[in-house]
This record gives sequence, structure tokens and C-alpha cells, in this order.
Amino acid sequence: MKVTLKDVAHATGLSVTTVSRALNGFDDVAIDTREHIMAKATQLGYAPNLNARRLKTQRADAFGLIVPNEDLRFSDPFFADLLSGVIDQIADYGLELNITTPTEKDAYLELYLNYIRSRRVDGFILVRTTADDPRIALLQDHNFPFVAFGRADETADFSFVDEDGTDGFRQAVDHLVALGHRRIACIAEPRTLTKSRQRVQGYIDGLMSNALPVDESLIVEGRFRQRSGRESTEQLLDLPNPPTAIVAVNDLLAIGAMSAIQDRGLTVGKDVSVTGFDDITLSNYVSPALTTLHMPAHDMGRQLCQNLHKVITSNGKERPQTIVVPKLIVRNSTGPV
Amino acid sequence: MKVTLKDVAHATGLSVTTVSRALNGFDDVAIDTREHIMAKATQLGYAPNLNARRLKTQRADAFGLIVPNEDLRFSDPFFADLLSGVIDQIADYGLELNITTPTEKDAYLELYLNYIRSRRVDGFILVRTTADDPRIALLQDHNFPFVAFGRADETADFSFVDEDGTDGFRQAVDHLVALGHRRIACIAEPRTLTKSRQRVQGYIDGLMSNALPVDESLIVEGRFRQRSGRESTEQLLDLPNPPTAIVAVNDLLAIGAMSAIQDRGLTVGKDVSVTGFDDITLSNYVSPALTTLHMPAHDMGRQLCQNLHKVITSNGKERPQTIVVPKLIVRNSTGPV
DNA sequence: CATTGAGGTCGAAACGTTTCGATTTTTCGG
DNA sequence: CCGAAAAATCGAAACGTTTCGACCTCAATG
Repeated sequence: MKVTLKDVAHATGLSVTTVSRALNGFDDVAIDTREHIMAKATQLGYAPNLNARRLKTQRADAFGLIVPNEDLRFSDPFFADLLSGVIDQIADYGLELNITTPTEKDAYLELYLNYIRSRRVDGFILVRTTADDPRIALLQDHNFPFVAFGRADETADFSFVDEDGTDGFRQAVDHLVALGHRRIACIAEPRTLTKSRQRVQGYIDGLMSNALPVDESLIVEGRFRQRSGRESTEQLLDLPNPPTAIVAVNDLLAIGAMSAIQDRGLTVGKDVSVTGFDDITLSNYVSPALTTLHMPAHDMGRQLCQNLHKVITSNGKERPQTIVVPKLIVRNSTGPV
Repeated sequence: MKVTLKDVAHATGLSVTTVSRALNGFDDVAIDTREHIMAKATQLGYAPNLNARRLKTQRADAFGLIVPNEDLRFSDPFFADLLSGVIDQIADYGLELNITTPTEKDAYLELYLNYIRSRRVDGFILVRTTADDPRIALLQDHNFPFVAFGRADETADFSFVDEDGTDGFRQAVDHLVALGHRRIACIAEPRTLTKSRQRVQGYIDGLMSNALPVDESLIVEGRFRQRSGRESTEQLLDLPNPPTAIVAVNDLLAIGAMSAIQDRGLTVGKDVSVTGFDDITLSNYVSPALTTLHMPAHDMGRQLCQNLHKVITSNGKERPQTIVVPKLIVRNSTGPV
């Protein structure tokens, strides 16, 4: 049933060595022997047994992606698009993507350790990096290739793909200030997440550069996605002096905020302006369409792979760092006061 | 650096065989030898080289998932949740998930063939099944384990997880008719997709069982997601005698429809009622909240794995088939005429 | 005391590649 | 037409497991 190198060797009357070298494109095989071998191989339906190859070459030809199970994960469309880019690029490289998640009993870090030791992957793609991420320390200790989605801090000397969230939020605040807004609130995720922290920083920078006061009561942090967006907004609208604009750290929070505003009979873009972050497909299809910061999620996914690939092929000498600056897309959820 | 069985054998003064059997829980090693070996193994940080094991055992301990690249894929939140369930269950089994996608030059089927031959996975999870799906024929030909998400037809004798979309859409139509609607339109995806076909069938059944005429001009098919929802709806509202209700084959289409309705200054749930399908998280957070059919996406993902697992462990003798009946969730996007 | 059998342990082969070094064949200048 | 260099091919070892059958030890049995 299964066709091996030996079978092809028999069928062609050549040695296993020669067949192997021919199929792998070495130049010390005569041109017509190569062709003969190739023809026979496809005729027999030969495909190399990857486990044997991996054992011998000590490479897995695979990247690993361990998704945290503590949060909503894929329910974030941005992450979904990012993943889609990762998969496309990996397929282009002819590699595999190995996705897993810690089970309850697994210690998180143990799982990484096990993956390293059992040689299942050549490198990791790290998502949802936090400040002082222990995974990064672990991987660096073991000198194991990886690329992070998001910096842990500003002095990172490893490869990553990140966004300039701070710049993005400054753009959003500038846009709202230009429209005449003075009381601008911010809906954030927990600040342990690098991503959220950077964006909030941009919010604060934006206010300050426009000479506006920073009012801590206008910054609310929620754990969940749409739900938080709605609840946080209700909380903000209940303030004695409610904001006229809300910047949310991602589109889902923004959409939750919009629904809370509309449920009170207010009009988004008129009574209260709202901005998001990520520019997920949906943000163009809610009503009113959402003003947001565009991030090329799919491309960033590809970039992650490219960077990791470079780290591995350069044997750790290169550690490419990519920073993407978001672009403000003005739609109808923001308007003059 | 890397620790092998031989290292553990040396460290304990035992043979490789014994160490292997001890770590794999065979009962022919003395209880204290086993403990000694286990202790030493963890002390040294031993983890089996999976590539060697796989070569020897001829099992990959991995499932494969090849996502089509021709459509939007992950931008469907339902699919994202499904995938999340798949990953959780696979992790519980201690297996791997191998995700890939055809590159442009790859013939779609060739990729499956290559995966089978190179022994990278023990079975496939098939998504986006179509009527007369060639992948199913291929896998059956090769006697290779798989589970399909969606039946190809009604006489399937392979393992699958599917929904009763027909029943679901009947529920939606009944609900709308009870509210007094008589002109009900349907926004579908291409009918080559089993999923869409079943749902449209439910729409037709529902009309007929309520003694309503089936008007072909009220059934529109679009290729894309939110965009199609919007465009199809505009087309419907332009009809000389427009519908008072729209059933969409998924939530994203429904949300697109809602935005088209609202853009014309009409009120969803009052002037035009809208229903969706899937009950993605978001549908509860748009305004008005969407009436839809709930599908347990995450659980269905787990079920896919469980079924595939059963197919493999039973050596193809068992081929579990699972059908999930959706549940109507009434929210505010539907109301009396 | 000799025999049996169970309980432990082990050596060696095999899984299907890749690759080093050696060997055979061809080419070609002198 | 010789001999050396270049081209083409090959044998065998190795990667790290699992597993079959053999082996050894020792207690129990007749």
C-alpha cells in the first residue's frame, strides 16, 4: 500500500541513495536518471514519510501556536484574520502549523517545555503577550526560536510584530477634538495586556497634547468583549457629567458601546461619538458604520511567519521587528458635538 | 542537550527497553524500578521524541484540518467558535491539530492525497462540505478516516456533525407568520453549499406548511457575507411589493441586511423584521438585538473530534452521526407587521 | 532436588529517511 | 590508448523510538 523510497529504488533499479538525492534536487544525479526517477515516483504515488524525514533531519518543519484558553480567543475577529494570515504564509513556505491549547491540568509553561523537548515544532508564535511574559523568558533560556505578537516592553531584543497603538489612539483623540469634543472617555481591557496598555497611553497622550485634563473616572476597564462595551458605556452615561465621545480599545467593545447608547434612545455620531480599533470587517456593516483604526490583520499574520522564518533560517542571528502604524478610517459613528 | 531514552537508561543503569516500557506504563516492570525510572526521567527533563515514536508506531497522533482558501474563512465567527471547540477537544485527547490551506498552485485534492501519503495525520476534519464533495469520495477510496462538518447528502454512510437547518428555518418562518407576516424574503448563500441549501429548503417548507406562496423573486443568493446581506436587501426593498420580513441564512448576512434597512430610515423589527442563523455572540450586541437560531458552535467542534476519534479507534467500524437541532432565540429584530 | 513458571529485564531489529565516504563509471587531455 | 579528474552511483550508519522473543532469577510445586 504505502510507497517508500525503497520501492521507488526497486522499480527503477537504482539505489535508495540516488533516488533520495534525485527527489531532493541534488545536482550529482544525471539528468535523465533524475527524470526517470521522478516519473516513476509520481507514477507509484510516492510521498516521503515525514516522520522519518523529521527524525533524521532533526527539523519539524512546523511552527507552533499555543492559544491561551483563559479568554475568548477566536471570538475576536481580529485574531481570526491574523490566524488566517499565519496559515496562508505557512502554507506558502510548505510548513505545518500546529495549534494547541493547555488543558486544565497542564501548567501553561510546561506545555511549551514539552513541545520544545519533544521536538514537534521549530519555533513558536506567541500571542497575547503580557508585560514580563514568562514564556519569553523560558524560550530565551532555551534558546528556542519564536516571534511575539506584541512587544513585552520597549527594550525587547527578540523578534516581534506589533502595532503602534499609542499613535493610533492619539489619532482618534485628535480626530474627536477636532470635531469639538472635550469630554472623551476610554473603554479599555485589563492593562496587563500590552496591547491595551499602549492604546490607553495614546489616549492619555492625545488628551495632554490637546491640553485636556485626564479624568480617571472616564477610563473604564472591563474583562470581556461586547458585554464589557455595553456595561462600561452604561456606567459612563450614568455619570453626572457624561462624556460626548468614547474611544474603545477594539471594535467589539465599540459595537457594544454603540448598542448601549442606542438602547437609551440616543444617536451614535450625534449625541455620542464612538471610535473602535482594528477595523474588523463588521465595523463597516453596523449602523452607523464605525469610525475606527485600520489594522492589516491578515498581513500581520503573514509577517509573523516571515519573521519567525527568518529567525530560524538565520539561526537566531536575525531578529526582525515589525511595527505597524494604524490608519484612521472615518465613518459615521463620529460627528461634531 | 537533548535527553533520549538512552540517556535515561544510562543514568539508571537499566536497558532502553525497560525504560521505555516503564514510561509507557507496561505492567512487566517492577514497581520500584518504575518509580526510579520515572524520577530520573523527570529529573533529566526527558520527553519522548515524537518523530521517532511516530515513525515506529505508524501513527501521527494528529488530526488534519484543511481550510479552503477560496472564501472568507475565519471571518465567519461561527467557524471561529467551531474551531475553538475542535482545539479544546483535541488538547483533551492529547493529540495535535494540523491546520493548513492549499496554496495557489496546489490542487485541492492533491493536498489531501499528499497528507495521506506522507502520514502526517490520522484523520481529517472536513469543513464546508458541498453536494457531491470530491474529498469524501477520495477519502473513502483510500479508506482514510474522516468526519465531515455537514452531510453531503441524506444517504451519507460516513461520520458527520450537522445541523437540522431545515427545521431551524421552519421555526423562523413559523415565528414570522405568527407575527402576521405574509411576504417573507430569504437571503441565501450559493446553494452548492449543503448548509445553505438545507436552510432554504426549510424556508420553502415553512411557507408551504403555512399555505403561503413561494415567490422566487424573494429568494436572493449572494456570494459574500455582510456585503451580500446589504446588497441583497437593497435589491429586495426596491421590489414593487417589498417583503415585510427577511430570513437570512446566517447572522452576518442578517446584520448586513439590518444596516441596509436602517440606512433607508426604516426601523428593524417594526417596518421590516429580520432573522439570522447561528447566534454568534455579536448578534446579542447589535441594535436591535437579532432574533436568530442558536447553534452550539463550540460543542459542535468538540463533537467533530469525538466522532473522528471514534472512527479511528474503532478502525472504521463505527461512524457516528450527530445532528443538532437549532433553537429559536427571539430578540428585538422581529415584531408584528 | 529437579522442574516449572512467573516476574523482570534485556538485545536486537525495524520504522523510512538523509548523508558521509567510498566506489564505479565516464570523460577527456596528452 | 593511458591515466587522472570529474561525474554518477552506491552501501551503510544513524536519527530515537517500540516491540518481539529470549534470557535470567527465584520461588513454588511435586
